[in-house]
Order: sequence, then structure tokens, then C-alpha cells
Amino acid sequence: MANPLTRKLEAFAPLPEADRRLIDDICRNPRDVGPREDLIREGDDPRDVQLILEGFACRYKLLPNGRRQITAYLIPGDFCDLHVFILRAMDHSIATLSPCRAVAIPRHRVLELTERPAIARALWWASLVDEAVLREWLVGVGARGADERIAHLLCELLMRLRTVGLATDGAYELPITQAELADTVGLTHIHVNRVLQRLRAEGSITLKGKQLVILDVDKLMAFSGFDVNYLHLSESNGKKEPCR
Amino acid sequence: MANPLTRKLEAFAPLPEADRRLIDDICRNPRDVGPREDLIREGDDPRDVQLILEGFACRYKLLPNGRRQITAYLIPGDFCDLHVFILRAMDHSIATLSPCRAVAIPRHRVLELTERPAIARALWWASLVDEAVLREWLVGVGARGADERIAHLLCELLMRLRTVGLATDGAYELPITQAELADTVGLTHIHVNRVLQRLRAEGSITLKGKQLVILDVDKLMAFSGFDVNYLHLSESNGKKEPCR
DNA sequence: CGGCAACTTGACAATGCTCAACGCGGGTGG
DNA sequence: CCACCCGCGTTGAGCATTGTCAAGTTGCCG
Repeated sequence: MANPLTRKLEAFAPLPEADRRLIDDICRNPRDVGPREDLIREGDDPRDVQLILEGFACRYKLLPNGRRQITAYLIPGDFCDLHVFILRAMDHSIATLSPCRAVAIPRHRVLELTERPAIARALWWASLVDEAVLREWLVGVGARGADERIAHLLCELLMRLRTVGLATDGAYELPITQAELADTVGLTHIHVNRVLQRLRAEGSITLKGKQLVILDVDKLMAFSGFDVNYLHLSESNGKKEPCR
Repeated sequence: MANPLTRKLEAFAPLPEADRRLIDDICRNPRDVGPREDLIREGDDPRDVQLILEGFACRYKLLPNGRRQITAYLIPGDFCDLHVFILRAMDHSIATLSPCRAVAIPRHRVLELTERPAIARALWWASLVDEAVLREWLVGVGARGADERIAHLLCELLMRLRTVGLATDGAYELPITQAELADTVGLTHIHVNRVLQRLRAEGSITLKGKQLVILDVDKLMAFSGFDVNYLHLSESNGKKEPCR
């Protein structure tokens, strides 16, 4: 299968063959990381940039009150922190959720990437999308009810996984626990469980083990108020009117 | 008073005199905008970049359920969207909260800015800070109780306004309504009101009209779990240990 | 002085949380 | 190969925080 980074960047614009080869070259010698391992910790000085090739990782922050908030999922093709090396210390941590395959890219190789105009533009686009996703999560936690919030997240993951070839129709693997989901959407794992039961009972999804199937994608998107536009996929321009 | 953009960027690193002059030049001919006016709307094609010189503006998103979520405050020295012109359509709107003074910077002038290495680095830093702020808001809404959440926001605004010279000690002007605060922190305006009453009753703050005073800054920061590090101000390195 | 927007307060309802317990399944060690 | 254990998922009962509705007050601006 194609390199997930290439697939993702080409969702923005096609890359020259030489650029694709550079990406393949950079992704040699990946390493396997077990589940629930920190890749970078808050307070660390960021050095190498991590790129996820397989599995799920996340950004998270621990609070004095003992709670944890996950602020992003990193899926295959996502960079941990392309631009942070300008900062002295990480303000959050990054950990694997599932077992992952990742590459640590040294800074000089990152610069090789950003010297290629097509890649640079695509990475720029990708970082704008990451920010849009973050905003959308804030909108969810701040203004959507529990059911819509979780349904929205499932829709988002579907779309993101599709662009790297990891979802077909409405089905994909969701290798995280309900407790991790809870830390993502700002609910307790118990409440997350109840919401998932409800979504199953309604016939919206099936979820056995780690296999998720969204039975009627359009319906779930409508229910959760999901509007693809924020992912800025080139195909999806102007499908829906924004709310006024 | 110095240009707020200059002040903000110099919180990262000092700028050459020529760069400061360029910024001053770009900020000529600002325009005044009334309160509650949209600067850019979701769906619009982003063209000029807006820079706020005075007043408060915000990013926000409207939901099908009628709710609104504010995802960022833009204060003097903040750009609306430095990097978005690569995208075809805005995925959120930007509006003034208070009366504002702003400049619309055409794209070619933005490029003039980014061609100056010191400015480019500082803008890069600023955009990382914006993202960190966004993450912190998500953490607040997802994992902090109502009182801590609001207190945390007040602390953040204090620090941000200080770097542009708009706060002294614990006092600053907060030109927004409680309803707008509510849309920011994901609560109802009624609950926000109760929390503010509580903070007043405790002697943590005073708030008369738009004048906010944080009576004991350290105490409020401790209470809300505020850790300056995420703002990446150069002075504030390693003051606190992150939670583990 | 009138009017409107923002703020305030109270009573009640709902959403989501806490605590506690139990089932299920996969992996490990005896 | 079986028994145990531990992590994950599930369920119930009662509680807390926050939302809803409704009404009243304050204060500013014309």
C-alpha cells in the first residue's frame, strides 16, 4: 500500500514522482512502538519529528485534578510536530494509543521535505487542517450534546481514515478503549459506554471489538451536524451551506 | 504606544529597527469597525489578512442546533488568518466583539512580512502559540469544572494582554458580555453569571462594567491550574513541573 | 424619561457523574 | 490444559452540576 503520508498529501494536490520517492526514502527504518507509550512528554525539548505510519497516537495533557484531555488523534500519515522545534519545551505530551509504527525524522530531513515546493504547500495545508480539526473538537465539547459529539467524532475519523485508505464505506478499525474515547470527548467512560449502546440500539453503528461500522453514513452525519468542509478535501467544496 | 503587533512579536525575540518600521508602515490606514460585525464569514474565500489593533474579536462557529461556539479571542496584535489563503473557503467566521480598529493586509504585503527572517520566525512562533491556546481551551472545556474554566480564561487573558501592554498587575478591560463568555466556555450565560458571582464573593475578582481586576493573581492561577508555559513567553521557561 | 440590552435571581428539570458491582475474554503461569 | 487475573465493557441507583424557564433589576443611551 502507498505511503500514508503520500496518500494524505495527495488529497490536497498530486506530488511529483521525485517527491514521492523522497517521502518513501524518509520513511525507511521505521520502529515499532507498543501501545500506551509516550513518544514525547510535556516539558521535553522537541528534537526529532515523529511521523505515524501505522496505528493511532494522540496528543494529551494531564491536569492537576488528575484528569486527562486528549486534544488530537494522530493517525497514519500524521506528523507529531512538524514546526515545534522553534520552541524550547513541549506544552503537551504525545503517546501511542494502539501499537504503532513510526519514524523519527531528524530536523535536517524535515528541511529536505520543506524545500520541495509541492510538499511544502501540502504540509502547510495539512497543518491548517489539523488546526481546523482542533477547532471542531472544541466546538463539539463546548456546544454539542454527548451523542452528537461522539457521532461527530466517528464521522470525522471515517473521513480522515478514508483519505489514507484505512476505511471503506462506513467501516474502519478503531483501536482505542472507551476510556480513551471518554478522555477525548470530555465525558466519563461510563457515559461513553451508554452513548455507544444507544447508537447501537438505534441501528446507527455496530462496534464489535475494535471493528466499527457506521451503518448509514449520511444519517449519522446529519444527526451529528457533521460538515466535511473543515477537512478541506479538494472534492468537497461547497457541498453544504454554513449555518447562519 | 508601540504597535501591538510589534510588542507581541518582541515577546519572542527583538526585531531589527527596519522590521519595526515595516510593521508600522503596514498598519497605516486602519479602519474602525463597530461591535458584533462579521469580518469574515464561514464559506467566504479568504483574501486579505486582518490584523487587530484595538478591541476584541473572535473566531466562532454556528451549529445547526442554534448554538454558537467561540474558538478564539483575537486581541490587539493578533492576526485573523495569516496562512489561510491557501484554502478555498473559511471553515469558520470571525467577528468583532467590542468596537475594533483593524487593518486589512493584502496578500502581497503579508509576503513582505514573511520575507523578513526575524518577523517570519516570530510569526511562526505566534501561530504555534495560537494553536497551544486552542488546545488549552479544549482542555478547559473538556476537563475543567465551570469555575476553574472561567478562572483559567481570565488568567490567560491577563497574560496575553500584558504582553501587548493592555494589562497592569491583575487589571484589564474585558469588553465582552457574559453571554459571549458563555459561548466561549461552553456554558449558559446564566451559569457564567453564577460563577462570576461566586468568584466575586470569594474575593478572587472584581468586575464592574467592563473593568476586571484579579485580586490575587497567584491564587487564581493556582485555583484554575493555570500554567503559563503554553504561552511560550521567553521569560517563563520551566517555572512549573508538568503533571504526571 | 423611555426603552432595550445586559445582568441577576429563583425554582425546577435534565444531562452527565460517582460509586459499586458484575461479566466477559484473552493472556499467563502453574 | 486449566485456573486465575486483569483490563475492558456493562449495568444500576442515586447525586451533582449545569441547563431551562420565567421574571425582575440595573444601567446606559437616545
